[in-house]
Amino acid sequence: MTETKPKTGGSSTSTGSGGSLTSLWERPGYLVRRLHQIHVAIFLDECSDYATTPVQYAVMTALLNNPGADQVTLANDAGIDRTNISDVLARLAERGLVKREAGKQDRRMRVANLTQEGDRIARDMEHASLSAQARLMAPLSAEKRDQLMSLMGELVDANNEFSRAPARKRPAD
Amino acid sequence: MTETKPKTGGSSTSTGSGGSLTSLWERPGYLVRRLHQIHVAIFLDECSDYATTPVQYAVMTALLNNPGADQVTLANDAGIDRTNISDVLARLAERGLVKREAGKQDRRMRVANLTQEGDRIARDMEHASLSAQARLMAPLSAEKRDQLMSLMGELVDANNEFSRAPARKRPAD
DNA sequence: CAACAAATCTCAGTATACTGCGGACTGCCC
DNA sequence: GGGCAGTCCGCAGTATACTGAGATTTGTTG
Repeated sequence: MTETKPKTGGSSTSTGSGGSLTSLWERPGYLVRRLHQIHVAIFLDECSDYATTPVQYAVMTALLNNPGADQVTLANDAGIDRTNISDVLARLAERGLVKREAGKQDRRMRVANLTQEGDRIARDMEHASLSAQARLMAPLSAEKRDQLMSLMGELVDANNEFSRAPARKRPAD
Repeated sequence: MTETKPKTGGSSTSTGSGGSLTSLWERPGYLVRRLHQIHVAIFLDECSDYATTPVQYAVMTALLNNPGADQVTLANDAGIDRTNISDVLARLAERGLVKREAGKQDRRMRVANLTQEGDRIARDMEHASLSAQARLMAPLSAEKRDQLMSLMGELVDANNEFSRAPARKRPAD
């Protein structure tokens, strides 16, 4: 089992001038995509009691830290697209975890707040979220975990503006 | 500009026992999600001439290395969900980059091949793909890039089975 | 041959993520 | 006070990613 399938055994020379190009495992984008898939899978598993996705949890914790925020602010805080935040909040509202109302000063805005249940669930989920993090990083030593977090943080920080959801910059601590 | 918004300034104490929990920037899952967003944005930008997504490109290179593969094999090679590979191939086929036909021995299968144009585009895209990789990793020194690739590879390898698309293991070389 | 299990693929439904467009509202300038 | 640019939000459409159910084909077994 797990036999590593010798794909470069004899079938490779394929179509044209040597089929291979770079292996997927040497492409950062591939590793990032796979890591994201794995993270989501582990998170959903650990948080299955709450039927809540990583993005929904991110929005709920953003609301814990910034209640009554409008959607643009929430999108920046959580690193989520401006259109998508609207969908996410709608789903959370449908489940009774979030309340949305028109802004009092500026009626273009719709400000959001956690309901009592949303607040409770957001706090309850913390340990499940920590378990998911621990499971994701478990294969690495403590030292390597720190290295990885630092490298990813550096990269996200520096490339922030390339995505449509440029997330508020890392707090300066 | 980019004023780092002191969100923990005075508005925090929010609802219950201190609003903050862990900062998003300390959560590996958040960084992985953001890194994925950024990677996709950069890739789409660099490859805008080809109107081709990272996943579509991954499938095309998998087909370069393994022409005539069935969908399960392709899904494993490219680390893509079994349902999703079907959609991706359909879109590629619609654009005339891929041909699908029923398997000759086993008619449950649908084997895929790049068309001549698909082959050409897949090869043409290599340098754009390399530019995207370079841009994504540019903020890091060469040494840090190697570290990051190694750490991500280790993590994906070890956690492979947690996602629904467990990707063929890293080739042993 | 008929029944059954397994493999491959498809379809319906949901969630994230983005583009592009338009509507509603605000604040500013003339 | 009337336009006008800019902001906030929503809708339509597309792509990835997954769950769960079902259809088709294959191979095995009674």
